Amino acid sequence: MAATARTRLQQAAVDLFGERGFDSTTAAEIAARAGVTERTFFRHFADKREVLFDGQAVLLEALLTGIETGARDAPPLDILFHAFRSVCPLLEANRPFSEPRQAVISATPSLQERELAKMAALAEALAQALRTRGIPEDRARLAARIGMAVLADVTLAWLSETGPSLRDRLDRAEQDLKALI
Amino acid sequence: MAATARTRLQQAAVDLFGERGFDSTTAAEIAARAGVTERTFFRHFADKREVLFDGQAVLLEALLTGIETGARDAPPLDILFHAFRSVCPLLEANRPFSEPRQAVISATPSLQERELAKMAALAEALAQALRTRGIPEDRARLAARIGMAVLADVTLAWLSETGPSLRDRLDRAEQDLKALI
DNA sequence: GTCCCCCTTGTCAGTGACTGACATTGGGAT
DNA sequence: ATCCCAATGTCAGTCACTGACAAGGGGGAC
Repeated sequence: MAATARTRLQQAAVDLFGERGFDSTTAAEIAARAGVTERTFFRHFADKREVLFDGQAVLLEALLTGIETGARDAPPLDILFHAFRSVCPLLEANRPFSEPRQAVISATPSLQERELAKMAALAEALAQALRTRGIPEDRARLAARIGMAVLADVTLAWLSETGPSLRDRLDRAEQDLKALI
Repeated sequence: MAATARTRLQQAAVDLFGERGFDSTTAAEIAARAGVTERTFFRHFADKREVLFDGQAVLLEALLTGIETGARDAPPLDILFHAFRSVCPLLEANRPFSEPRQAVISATPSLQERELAKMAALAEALAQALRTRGIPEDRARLAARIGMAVLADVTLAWLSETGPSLRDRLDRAEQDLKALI
């Protein structure tokens, strides 16, 4: 075993936030439960919120390869939806971790702020990937933002209600999107 | 004269943030320049960032009436773009204040986070307004998020570059959006 | 005019997030 | 055995933010 300090800190944080709430949990308490010092906590995570946002990198990588494997000259939104579908298994696998995490975030305004920021960064990376596939700058950014909005909407609904699978929800959202225009 | 303490605080904050940057300016310094106490600062604004986000209410009101005066059974995005166009004069009038404010925000990650949160709230309010006009829930939320993404994109470009008017940029964005699908 | 009331501000003490500087330690490479 | 470096501990300090209580001052009731 001997989980790394970083991992123990993440686990301790999720547990404590779930028990007492984010605001009523101090960084020192998290560190104590993980068996380290408060100072060590802040060496691993830039701030108290960041301890909950560490999976983004993996998701980003998966999305980028999903974009690369899309049809060569499809419209940008089709490329994005193809990428989204390609990461469904990853997201489904992470659900046991994502669900409690999302519960804490949904209950804490300052964490929602951070999540929005992370998604904006993700959208920016997606736009960059679209650009390298020949989509003009403005259109790439617009498509990326729309795509992220849809993905966020869909995954939030998927995590908070029981019902259709992530993939089915994505298909339906794509229909809705096309009907919008 | 005798501007209210709240107003003096806002002015002092914009000035100091512009001079030294957001992070190198303490709440106490802002209060001092405004001739009040740090405690008074935090009675007027929930936190240090909030002092820069006080115009949202006005914009929201304008957008809501813009939505109400739209064509009765137009598609949701058309309703939104009509509302966006209706607030162009307001935004153009506020430009002298918005421009330095936006410069500070663009230079400060934590302020960008707050701005994203404000926009998300605005999008939620827009979605609600669309719902009361008979648009089904899912579609209303999706349209509102897309609309806000476009509005944000357009106003940011308009504030940071010289070039087309806000209204012209909106028209062009609407074209791009329709071309996307 | 006087009294009363409420709204705004000041004062003070305290908590907790976060940082910089410096000391310690415990393997891993040589 | 020695050197080294990476992670951690220790300590002191700054600053955002809060609760409790006191003080002032203008406006209405009488």
